Amino acid sequence: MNAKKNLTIGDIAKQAGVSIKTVSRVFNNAPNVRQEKRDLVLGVARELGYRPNISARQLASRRSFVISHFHDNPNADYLTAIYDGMRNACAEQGYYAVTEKLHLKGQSYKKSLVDYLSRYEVDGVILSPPVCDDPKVIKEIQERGIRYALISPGKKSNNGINVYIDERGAGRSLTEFLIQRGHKNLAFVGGLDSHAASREREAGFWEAADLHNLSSDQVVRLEGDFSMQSGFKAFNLLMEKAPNVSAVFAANDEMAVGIIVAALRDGKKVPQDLSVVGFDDSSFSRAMWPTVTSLAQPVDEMAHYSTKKLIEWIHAEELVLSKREFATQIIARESCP
Amino acid sequence: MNAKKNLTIGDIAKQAGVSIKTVSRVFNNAPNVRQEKRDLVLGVARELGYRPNISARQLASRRSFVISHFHDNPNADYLTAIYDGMRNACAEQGYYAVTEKLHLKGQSYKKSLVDYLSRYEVDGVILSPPVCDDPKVIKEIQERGIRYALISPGKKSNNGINVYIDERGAGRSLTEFLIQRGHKNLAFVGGLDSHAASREREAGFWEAADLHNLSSDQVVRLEGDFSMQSGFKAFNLLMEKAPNVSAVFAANDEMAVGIIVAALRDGKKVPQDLSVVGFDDSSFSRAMWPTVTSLAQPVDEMAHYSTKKLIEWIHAEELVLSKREFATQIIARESCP
DNA sequence: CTAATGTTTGACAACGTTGTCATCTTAGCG
DNA sequence: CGCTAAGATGACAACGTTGTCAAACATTAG
Repeated sequence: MNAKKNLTIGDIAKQAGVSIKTVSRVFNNAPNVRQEKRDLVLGVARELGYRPNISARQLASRRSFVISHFHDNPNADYLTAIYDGMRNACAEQGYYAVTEKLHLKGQSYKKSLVDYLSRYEVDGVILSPPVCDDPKVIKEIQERGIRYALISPGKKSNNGINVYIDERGAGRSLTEFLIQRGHKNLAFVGGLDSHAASREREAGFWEAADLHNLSSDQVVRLEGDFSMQSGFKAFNLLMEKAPNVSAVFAANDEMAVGIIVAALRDGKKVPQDLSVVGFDDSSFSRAMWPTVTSLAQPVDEMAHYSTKKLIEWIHAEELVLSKREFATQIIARESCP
Repeated sequence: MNAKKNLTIGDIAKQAGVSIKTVSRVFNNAPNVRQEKRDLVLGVARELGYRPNISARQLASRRSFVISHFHDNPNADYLTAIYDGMRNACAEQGYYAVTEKLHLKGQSYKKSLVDYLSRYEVDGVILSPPVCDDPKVIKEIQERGIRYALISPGKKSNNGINVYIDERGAGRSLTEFLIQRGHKNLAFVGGLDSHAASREREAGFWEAADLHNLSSDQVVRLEGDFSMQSGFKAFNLLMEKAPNVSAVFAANDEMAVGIIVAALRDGKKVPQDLSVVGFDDSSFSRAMWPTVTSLAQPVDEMAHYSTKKLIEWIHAEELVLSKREFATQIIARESCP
């Protein structure tokens, strides 16, 4: 079907007048190759448009060069950001990034995980919330001796690679952002309790309330599940229970949007009558009208860093311990300028 | 790192008392293997937990077993549905599904496409809107002799595999859905003109208007770009230009949601004061309050079918011509019950 | 019963890399 | 200047499949 002859490492070797092993070394950034030969090989390869054959490389080295991201998160923005970061880090090292949804709720998740791991023989795994919060998943991966990195607010993992933001601190500072703008009656709308992040964000909220001496009748907590619809419901409940609240902190942007829509429907002006802030800086927060003030995490960067460290770990035969906290940023938009 | 010995085709062959080639045949569903041997081999393989090594298979057969979906569509629901359909079809045949975003707008799309194609050496490609509308992309793929399938409203492609819905007919019937409910003053909010689908949907709208003798002052067209925000704007313009309109047809769900939010803000009740219908049955339409009536396409099924046909084509050495239209369905929800 | 024609099976050489280990250079040191 | 150790290079055998082609075995027609 495709008549084009495949270029092999042998063609490059012949053309450059070196052995195939040297070419191999160059393409693997292996040590012990004189710089001048390295340049020569690279030059010839570029000229001829050579690309190493992935399958042969995998077969011979018994590695897959695949880093897989497991998640169970419906937020497409979040996933895309992680994927982008991973992919860039992978591309730099000749690895491949793959992303796979795990359905934690179903009982079949274990089967699909095991199936996946034995099928693709991944070299490394990136875990993000809420998958990283599930000890069963981690155990399964550890048992296979597969190296992994956590993008996780937990920071409790005692070894390995872990990147995170200070969820609690972020919750605190977003709450203080509201307080500084003169709001004295606040509401927090929580997400799913299975997300450690949501719990931490809430803890930060209460810390800020304490710190600024808000009394218990000035702050109210409402249930949510990260969905837009739960935002609607939370708003309705809010009007019933605490109509004097002037600012709401939603644990994610989708709920923030739900709250705003419900508020608009009731004739309230946002932000004049009610200020709303969200979390994650998702496309929702930018698409909505009014646009939504939100706390942004550098997801892309976190994914890039953790992937890079993970690849380092794969190459180094001993454990690379690496933790790093990333800074967050409040993006002030119309819903709470 | 991982001490577990790898099972090979040879182990199975020895255990079953046949040659490795026979085992290979069994795992490739190749003809000319006696049923009893087939069962025997399969039994032994299952017992030992054997899985063919992907890399070796790829290397030896010079195929990648990868089907790649190229898109440039921000709609995560749509992408997920396509991916699910693809993956199922692929899994049935031992193929791998991969999805890759192409940034059509940037000038670098060609580089990334070429890069991707030469890197992964995909066996087949699935193209969906708007990528399938771009002749340059198709040309690039054709030139490499890579087989592809279009999920495209175009139906103009004269050869190869093409699945689609009757976008125009769908636009017509969704419009008639409104007319049947007594609406006499209608608005259509268009999406990006670069999407052939949007143009077709609109054509259907006008056909229905004609068919039911709506005069030109009873129907109005507004610009949009598929974003929620453009829905807001369209609503504002609508109130200015044609406040008597009682039903709006938005070319996608996101704009429909935008319109509804704007309507709620202005104190209008949906659907009492204004009915709204969208297109695509995305998660937006279900998450919104009120929930949004929308036209659903069987995206999952279309992806499954086209992938299946594509794999058939890859195996058959001659051209498999396959076109198929899929039925759509109007999902009546609260915004126009 | 024989020849002719499938159908089933297997031996063995690819496929394009990397791992291992031996050999050849080079640099450093007394 | 000779010796040693470290660095650079290459030859060749894996890696686990599939492709090719020939051999063995069935089946059918005459």
